[in-house]
Amino acid sequence: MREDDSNWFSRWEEELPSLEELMPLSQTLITPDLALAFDITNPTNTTNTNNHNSSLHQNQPLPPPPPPPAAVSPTPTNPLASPQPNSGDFATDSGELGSGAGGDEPARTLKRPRLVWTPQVHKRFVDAVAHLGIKNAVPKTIMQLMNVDGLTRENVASHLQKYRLYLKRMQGLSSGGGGAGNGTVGGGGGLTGGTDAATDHLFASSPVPAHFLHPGRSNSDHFLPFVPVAALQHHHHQQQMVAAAAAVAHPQLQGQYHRPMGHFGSPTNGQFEHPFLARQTQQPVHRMGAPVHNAVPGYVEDLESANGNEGRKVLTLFPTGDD
DNA sequence: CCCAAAATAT
DNA sequence: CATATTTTGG
Repeated sequence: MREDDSNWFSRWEEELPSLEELMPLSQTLITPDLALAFDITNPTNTTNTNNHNSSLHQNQPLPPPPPPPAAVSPTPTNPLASPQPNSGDFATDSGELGSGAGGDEPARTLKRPRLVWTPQVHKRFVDAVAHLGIKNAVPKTIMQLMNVDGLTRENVASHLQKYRLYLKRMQGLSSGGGGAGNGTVGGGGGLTGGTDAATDHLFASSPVPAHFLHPGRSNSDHFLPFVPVAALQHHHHQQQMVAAAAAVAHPQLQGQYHRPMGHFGSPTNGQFEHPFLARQTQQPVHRMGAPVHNAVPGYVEDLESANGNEGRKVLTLFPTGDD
Protein backbone atom coordinates (compact mmCIF):
# COMPACT_ATOMS: atom_id res chain seq x y z
CA MET A 1 0.00 0.00 0.00
CA ARG A 2 2.50 2.46 1.07
CA GLU A 3 5.47 0.95 -0.56
CA ASP A 4 4.70 2.74 -3.72
CA ASP A 5 5.80 6.09 -2.57
CA SER A 6 9.21 4.72 -2.07
CA ASN A 7 9.89 4.37 -5.70
CA TRP A 8 7.67 6.81 -7.34
CA PHE A 9 10.21 7.78 -9.80
CA SER A 10 10.14 4.28 -11.03
CA ARG A 11 6.67 4.99 -12.15
CA TRP A 12 6.93 8.42 -13.56
CA GLU A 13 9.92 7.38 -15.42
CA GLU A 14 7.66 5.53 -17.74
CA GLU A 15 5.22 8.28 -18.34
CA LEU A 16 7.47 11.17 -17.80
CA PRO A 17 9.92 11.04 -20.62
CA SER A 18 7.35 10.43 -23.25
CA LEU A 19 9.37 12.13 -25.84
CA GLU A 20 6.39 13.57 -27.52
CA GLU A 21 5.74 15.76 -24.58
CA LEU A 22 8.86 17.72 -24.82
CA MET A 23 9.52 17.37 -28.45
CA PRO A 24 7.30 20.23 -29.50
CA LEU A 25 8.99 22.28 -26.93
CA SER A 26 12.36 22.31 -28.46
CA GLN A 27 10.90 23.01 -31.79
CA THR A 28 9.10 26.01 -30.58
CA LEU A 29 12.26 27.42 -29.23
CA ILE A 30 14.55 26.84 -32.08
CA THR A 31 12.23 27.95 -34.76
CA PRO A 32 12.47 31.67 -34.28
CA ASP A 33 16.03 31.66 -33.37
CA LEU A 34 17.12 29.73 -36.35
CA ALA A 35 14.89 31.71 -38.52
CA LEU A 36 16.46 34.89 -37.44
CA ALA A 37 19.94 33.55 -37.51
CA PHE A 38 19.44 32.38 -41.03
CA ASP A 39 17.82 35.58 -41.94
CA ILE A 40 15.29 33.77 -43.95
CA THR A 41 12.34 35.12 -42.18
CA ASN A 42 11.16 36.98 -45.19
CA PRO A 43 11.09 40.46 -43.78
CA THR A 44 9.97 41.83 -47.06
CA ASN A 45 6.66 43.18 -46.08
CA THR A 46 6.57 45.58 -43.26
CA THR A 47 3.31 44.21 -42.08
CA ASN A 48 3.50 40.54 -41.70
CA THR A 49 0.10 39.28 -42.36
CA ASN A 50 1.04 35.69 -42.26
CA ASN A 51 1.77 33.90 -39.11
CA HIS A 52 0.87 30.29 -38.94
CA ASN A 53 2.41 28.69 -36.01
CA SER A 54 2.05 25.03 -36.45
CA SER A 55 2.50 22.94 -33.42
CA LEU A 56 4.47 20.10 -34.75
CA HIS A 57 4.82 18.12 -37.91
CA GLN A 58 8.41 18.28 -38.72
CA ASN A 59 8.46 16.90 -42.11
CA GLN A 60 9.84 19.42 -44.43
CA PRO A 61 12.95 21.43 -43.90
CA LEU A 62 10.58 23.65 -42.15
CA PRO A 63 10.42 27.06 -43.69
CA PRO A 64 10.85 29.30 -40.73
CA PRO A 65 7.74 31.26 -39.99
CA PRO A 66 8.09 34.99 -40.04
CA PRO A 67 8.67 36.75 -36.78
CA PRO A 68 5.64 37.66 -34.80
CA PRO A 69 4.09 40.99 -35.67
CA ALA A 70 4.98 42.35 -32.35
CA ALA A 71 7.59 41.60 -29.83
CA VAL A 72 7.51 42.05 -26.16
CA SER A 73 9.80 43.51 -23.64
CA PRO A 74 7.91 43.30 -20.46
CA THR A 75 10.76 41.69 -18.83
CA PRO A 76 11.48 43.27 -15.54
CA THR A 77 14.58 41.25 -15.60
CA ASN A 78 17.48 42.57 -17.50
CA PRO A 79 17.31 41.24 -21.01
CA LEU A 80 20.83 42.27 -21.62
CA ALA A 81 22.16 40.13 -18.89
CA SER A 82 24.18 37.38 -20.42
CA PRO A 83 27.06 37.71 -18.04
CA GLN A 84 28.63 34.71 -19.57
CA PRO A 85 28.87 34.34 -23.28
CA ASN A 86 28.06 30.72 -23.10
CA SER A 87 24.95 30.86 -21.07
CA GLY A 88 22.37 29.59 -23.44
CA ASP A 89 19.69 31.63 -22.00
CA PHE A 90 16.32 31.82 -23.47
CA ALA A 91 13.97 33.71 -21.38
CA THR A 92 10.28 33.68 -21.45
CA ASP A 93 10.59 37.19 -22.50
CA SER A 94 13.01 38.59 -24.88
CA GLY A 95 14.45 41.93 -25.37
CA GLU A 96 12.79 44.56 -27.34
CA LEU A 97 11.65 44.27 -30.82
CA GLY A 98 13.69 45.71 -33.57
CA SER A 99 11.46 45.67 -36.56
CA GLY A 100 8.97 48.26 -35.64
CA ALA A 101 6.06 47.68 -37.84
CA GLY A 102 4.02 50.46 -36.44
CA GLY A 103 6.84 52.47 -35.06
CA ASP A 104 5.03 52.64 -31.83
CA GLU A 105 6.79 52.29 -28.59
CA PRO A 106 6.14 48.94 -27.10
CA ALA A 107 8.29 49.68 -24.18
CA ARG A 108 5.42 49.29 -21.81
CA THR A 109 1.84 48.35 -21.97
CA LEU A 110 2.71 45.15 -23.62
CA LYS A 111 1.16 42.02 -22.44
CA ARG A 112 3.44 39.24 -21.57
CA PRO A 113 3.08 36.17 -23.71
CA ARG A 114 1.37 33.20 -22.32
CA LEU A 115 3.60 31.25 -20.08
CA VAL A 116 3.98 27.64 -20.94
CA TRP A 117 4.40 25.32 -18.06
CA THR A 118 6.64 22.70 -19.39
CA PRO A 119 7.24 19.57 -17.34
CA GLN A 120 10.67 20.79 -16.52
CA VAL A 121 9.44 24.00 -15.08
CA HIS A 122 6.71 22.20 -13.28
CA LYS A 123 9.29 19.88 -11.88
CA ARG A 124 11.05 22.82 -10.41
CA PHE A 125 7.77 24.05 -9.12
CA VAL A 126 6.96 20.84 -7.35
CA ASP A 127 10.45 20.50 -6.09
CA ALA A 128 10.37 23.98 -4.72
CA VAL A 129 7.10 23.42 -2.98
CA ALA A 130 8.32 20.14 -1.67
CA HIS A 131 11.30 21.72 -0.12
CA LEU A 132 9.39 24.62 1.22
CA GLY A 133 6.68 22.67 2.85
CA ILE A 134 3.07 23.62 2.89
CA LYS A 135 3.75 26.31 5.36
CA ASN A 136 6.04 28.36 3.27
CA ALA A 137 4.66 27.17 0.03
CA VAL A 138 3.41 30.52 -0.99
CA PRO A 139 3.64 31.89 -4.47
CA LYS A 140 6.23 34.42 -3.62
CA THR A 141 8.52 32.01 -1.92
CA ILE A 142 8.02 29.39 -4.53
CA MET A 143 8.79 31.80 -7.26
CA GLN A 144 11.95 32.86 -5.52
CA LEU A 145 13.07 29.37 -4.91
CA MET A 146 12.40 28.27 -8.42
CA ASN A 147 14.63 30.91 -9.82
CA VAL A 148 13.10 30.71 -13.19
CA ASP A 149 13.57 33.64 -15.40
CA GLY A 150 10.51 35.41 -16.57
CA LEU A 151 8.38 33.75 -14.01
CA THR A 152 6.17 36.06 -12.08
CA ARG A 153 4.30 35.63 -8.90
CA GLU A 154 1.04 35.62 -10.77
CA ASN A 155 2.15 32.70 -12.83
CA VAL A 156 3.11 30.71 -9.83
CA ALA A 157 -0.03 31.60 -7.97
CA SER A 158 -2.21 30.51 -10.79
CA HIS A 159 -0.36 27.32 -11.22
CA LEU A 160 -0.25 26.73 -7.53
CA GLN A 161 -3.97 26.75 -7.21
CA LYS A 162 -4.27 24.27 -9.97
CA TYR A 163 -1.70 22.13 -8.35
CA ARG A 164 -3.55 22.25 -5.09
CA LEU A 165 -6.67 21.14 -6.78
CA TYR A 166 -4.79 18.33 -8.32
CA LEU A 167 -3.54 17.25 -4.93
CA LYS A 168 -6.96 17.42 -3.43
CA ARG A 169 -8.26 15.34 -6.22
CA MET A 170 -5.70 12.74 -5.58
CA GLN A 171 -6.48 12.58 -1.94
CA GLY A 172 -9.99 11.55 -2.57
CA LEU A 173 -8.98 8.84 -4.90
CA SER A 174 -5.93 7.53 -3.21
CA SER A 175 -7.49 7.07 0.15
CA GLY A 176 -6.48 3.80 1.56
CA GLY A 177 -3.90 2.59 -0.40
CA GLY A 178 -3.58 2.88 -3.84
CA GLY A 179 -0.59 4.84 -3.45
CA ALA A 180 0.47 7.47 -5.77
CA GLY A 181 -0.65 5.39 -8.65
CA ASN A 182 -3.45 6.58 -10.73
CA GLY A 183 -6.74 5.32 -9.58
CA THR A 184 -8.76 3.60 -12.16
CA VAL A 185 -11.68 5.40 -10.73
CA GLY A 186 -12.52 7.84 -13.30
CA GLY A 187 -15.11 10.41 -13.35
CA GLY A 188 -15.61 10.75 -9.72
CA GLY A 189 -18.15 13.51 -9.89
CA GLY A 190 -18.63 13.37 -13.55
CA LEU A 191 -15.88 15.80 -14.04
CA THR A 192 -13.39 15.88 -16.73
CA GLY A 193 -12.15 12.43 -17.12
CA GLY A 194 -10.46 10.73 -14.26
CA THR A 195 -7.12 10.49 -12.71
CA ASP A 196 -5.79 8.76 -15.66
CA ALA A 197 -2.97 9.74 -17.84
CA ALA A 198 -5.33 11.78 -19.90
CA THR A 199 -6.12 14.05 -17.05
CA ASP A 200 -3.48 16.31 -15.72
CA HIS A 201 -0.79 15.87 -18.19
CA LEU A 202 1.58 18.13 -16.53
CA PHE A 203 0.89 17.20 -12.98
CA ALA A 204 1.12 13.55 -13.69
CA SER A 205 4.57 14.12 -14.99
CA SER A 206 5.90 15.25 -11.71
CA PRO A 207 6.16 13.03 -8.68
CA VAL A 208 3.84 13.99 -5.96
CA PRO A 209 5.74 14.65 -2.81
CA ALA A 210 4.04 12.61 -0.19
CA HIS A 211 3.74 15.40 2.27
CA PHE A 212 1.26 17.37 0.30
CA LEU A 213 -1.44 14.93 1.05
CA HIS A 214 -3.53 14.92 4.15
CA PRO A 215 -2.09 17.66 6.31
CA GLY A 216 -3.28 15.96 9.44
CA ARG A 217 -1.49 12.83 8.59
CA SER A 218 1.93 12.41 9.92
CA ASN A 219 3.62 15.20 11.71
CA SER A 220 6.38 15.78 9.29
CA ASP A 221 5.57 19.04 7.71
CA HIS A 222 8.53 19.79 5.64
CA PHE A 223 10.11 16.61 4.69
CA LEU A 224 13.24 17.14 2.76
CA PRO A 225 14.16 14.33 0.46
CA PHE A 226 17.69 15.45 0.46
CA VAL A 227 19.34 18.76 0.81
CA PRO A 228 22.91 18.63 -0.25
CA VAL A 229 23.40 22.21 0.52
CA ALA A 230 27.09 21.78 0.58
CA ALA A 231 27.07 21.95 -3.15
CA LEU A 232 27.44 25.65 -2.92
CA GLN A 233 30.98 25.63 -4.01
CA HIS A 234 32.32 27.98 -6.58
CA HIS A 235 32.58 25.35 -9.13
CA HIS A 236 33.74 27.65 -11.77
CA HIS A 237 33.36 31.19 -12.63
CA GLN A 238 30.38 30.22 -14.57
CA GLN A 239 27.21 28.44 -13.70
CA GLN A 240 25.83 26.05 -16.14
CA MET A 241 22.18 25.88 -15.61
CA VAL A 242 20.85 24.24 -18.61
CA ALA A 243 18.02 22.91 -16.68
CA ALA A 244 14.86 24.75 -16.07
CA ALA A 245 12.77 25.68 -18.95
CA ALA A 246 10.64 28.62 -19.61
CA ALA A 247 9.06 28.47 -22.95
CA VAL A 248 6.71 30.91 -24.47
CA ALA A 249 4.01 30.31 -26.91
CA HIS A 250 5.38 32.95 -29.14
CA PRO A 251 9.05 33.18 -28.67
CA GLN A 252 9.89 36.70 -29.39
CA LEU A 253 13.12 37.61 -30.90
CA GLN A 254 14.88 40.81 -30.83
CA GLY A 255 16.35 42.43 -33.83
CA GLN A 256 19.70 41.86 -32.34
CA TYR A 257 21.76 38.89 -33.11
CA HIS A 258 21.33 35.70 -31.31
CA ARG A 259 24.10 33.37 -30.59
CA PRO A 260 23.94 30.24 -32.62
CA MET A 261 24.44 28.40 -29.41
CA GLY A 262 26.62 25.96 -31.19
CA HIS A 263 24.65 23.09 -32.46
CA PHE A 264 21.79 21.09 -31.24
CA GLY A 265 21.62 18.71 -34.06
CA SER A 266 22.27 15.40 -32.46
CA PRO A 267 24.26 15.44 -29.33
CA THR A 268 25.31 12.46 -27.38
CA ASN A 269 22.02 10.78 -27.12
CA GLY A 270 20.37 11.98 -30.24
CA GLN A 271 17.85 14.04 -28.43
CA PHE A 272 17.91 17.77 -28.46
CA GLU A 273 19.04 19.64 -25.51
CA HIS A 274 16.59 22.17 -24.38
CA PRO A 275 18.03 25.61 -24.40
CA PHE A 276 16.03 26.40 -21.38
CA LEU A 277 17.27 28.97 -19.04
CA ALA A 278 17.01 29.52 -15.42
CA ARG A 279 16.83 32.95 -14.06
CA GLN A 280 20.35 34.06 -14.20
CA THR A 281 20.57 37.60 -13.13
CA GLN A 282 17.58 38.83 -11.39
CA GLN A 283 17.42 41.90 -9.35
CA PRO A 284 19.11 41.54 -6.01
CA VAL A 285 15.69 41.12 -4.64
CA HIS A 286 14.30 43.97 -2.73
CA ARG A 287 13.84 42.48 0.64
CA MET A 288 12.13 39.82 2.51
CA GLY A 289 9.81 41.28 5.02
CA ALA A 290 9.06 38.01 6.61
CA PRO A 291 11.67 37.08 9.14
CA VAL A 292 10.27 33.63 9.49
CA HIS A 293 11.36 32.80 6.03
CA ASN A 294 13.84 30.15 6.60
CA ALA A 295 16.59 30.91 4.24
CA VAL A 296 16.90 28.03 1.96
CA PRO A 297 20.57 27.59 1.55
CA GLY A 298 20.16 25.85 -1.69
CA TYR A 299 18.95 22.73 -3.20
CA VAL A 300 19.80 20.54 -6.04
CA GLU A 301 17.57 19.98 -8.91
CA ASP A 302 17.74 16.66 -10.54
CA LEU A 303 17.08 16.79 -14.15
CA GLU A 304 15.43 13.85 -15.59
CA SER A 305 16.56 12.85 -18.96
CA ALA A 306 14.34 14.51 -21.42
CA ASN A 307 14.63 11.62 -23.74
CA GLY A 308 13.77 8.09 -23.00
CA ASN A 309 17.28 6.89 -22.81
CA GLU A 310 18.54 5.42 -19.63
CA GLY A 311 21.26 7.94 -19.07
CA ARG A 312 19.75 10.30 -16.62
CA LYS A 313 21.66 13.41 -16.01
CA VAL A 314 21.59 15.17 -12.77
CA LEU A 315 21.98 18.85 -12.95
CA THR A 316 22.76 20.71 -9.87
CA LEU A 317 21.79 24.27 -9.80
CA PHE A 318 22.10 26.64 -7.02
CA PRO A 319 20.75 30.06 -6.23
CA THR A 320 23.02 32.63 -7.60
CA GLY A 321 22.83 34.25 -4.27
CA ASP A 322 20.91 37.25 -5.38
CA ASP A 323 17.62 35.62 -4.96
C1' DC B 1 -17.46 23.37 -30.51
C1' DC B 2 -15.50 21.59 -26.28
C1' DC B 3 -11.87 21.23 -22.97
C1' DA B 4 -7.65 22.61 -20.58
C1' DA B 5 -4.44 25.87 -19.17
C1' DA B 6 -3.21 30.40 -18.04
C1' DA B 7 -4.35 35.01 -16.94
C1' DT B 8 -6.90 38.15 -14.58
C1' DA B 9 -10.11 39.86 -11.14
C1' DT B 10 -12.07 39.74 -6.63
C1' DC C 1 -2.28 35.17 -0.48
C1' DA C 2 -6.36 32.41 -1.87
C1' DT C 3 -10.20 31.79 -4.67
C1' DA C 4 -13.24 32.68 -8.45
C1' DT C 5 -13.95 34.10 -12.92
C1' DT C 6 -12.65 35.25 -17.55
C1' DT C 7 -9.77 34.69 -21.44
C1' DT C 8 -7.08 32.21 -24.59
C1' DG C 9 -5.01 28.36 -26.73
C1' DG C 10 -5.50 23.49 -28.30
